[in-house]
Amino acid sequence: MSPSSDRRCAPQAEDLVDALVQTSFAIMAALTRVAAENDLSLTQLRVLAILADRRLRMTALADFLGLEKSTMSGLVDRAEKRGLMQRTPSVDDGRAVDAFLTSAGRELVAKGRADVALSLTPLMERLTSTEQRRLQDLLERLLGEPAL
Amino acid sequence: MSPSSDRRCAPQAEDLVDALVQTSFAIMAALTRVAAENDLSLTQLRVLAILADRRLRMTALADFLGLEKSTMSGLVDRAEKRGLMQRTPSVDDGRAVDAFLTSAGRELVAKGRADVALSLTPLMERLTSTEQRRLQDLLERLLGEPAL
DNA sequence: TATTGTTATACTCTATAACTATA
DNA sequence: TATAGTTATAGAGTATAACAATA
Repeated sequence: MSPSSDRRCAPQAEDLVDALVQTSFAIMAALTRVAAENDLSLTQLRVLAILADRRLRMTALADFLGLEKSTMSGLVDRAEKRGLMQRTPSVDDGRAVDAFLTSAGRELVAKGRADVALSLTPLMERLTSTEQRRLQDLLERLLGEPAL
Repeated sequence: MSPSSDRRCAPQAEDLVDALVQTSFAIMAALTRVAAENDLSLTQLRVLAILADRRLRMTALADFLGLEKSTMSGLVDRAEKRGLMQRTPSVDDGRAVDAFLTSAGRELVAKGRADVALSLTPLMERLTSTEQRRLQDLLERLLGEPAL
């Protein structure tokens, strides 16, 4: 169990895991705080962000978020009740339903995005512009090849 | 509303925000999956990880996680019921309660940490060793000065 | 009086299973 | 028969408020 015992992975890989995980928790805390300040849960803010520039079927939205379609029904129910989203039957498929933002929803997600950027600025300013670009590049490569 | 309209922040800062947020959601998804594979919620796994090498009072644990103490009571109740944690009255302060892991809890968190590292390895392998070190350094600086 | 923790309550998030309607 | 979505149900996570015990 000692840190110097043999491992499957190189030691510095473990430290990178820790850095990634701790950074992610810090980012999630910031997002959760911004969401709460706008009377949203983190999941609701995420739904609004995904729908900011497109309309999606319930199943596509659920897949995007990694949630069950029944979970999606509840999320959209509550957002619709608050006037942030709407549903319409799909014209292509009588079974399907498209979800999209109302103007109130679009306004809220725009404010949310701006608040998130403001909230993360103090963190990002710990790095120089060059380092910020380098970090962005490394993260994009970690996520997968950027939109080919 | 156009992407090229004037902003408070430099354009590339917005892209770094997106990269940080998207990376964080990807990491959280991996952590949530690992937790679920071990019959834990993400929060439970996090509690176990925090207590892996220390014992903390309920309030300290709640502060660590950014949760209310009443939320902490429920989380510890359920973990205790599963034999992963224990509570004992503090010797220093008759009002306080110390929380700590059982041996089953320590075993589970060790497996969880290993699973997380394995789960993130494919992502990290998209970068060279040098890049991994650079990324780790940048993230640690983003989080704040590393333990002085 | 202030602090530590628990309990009561309510709401959101989440999944599973059963169901309806359409393909 | 298979797919899209909703509803019913249950449990976890979360916060607020009220409470007991201790400092």
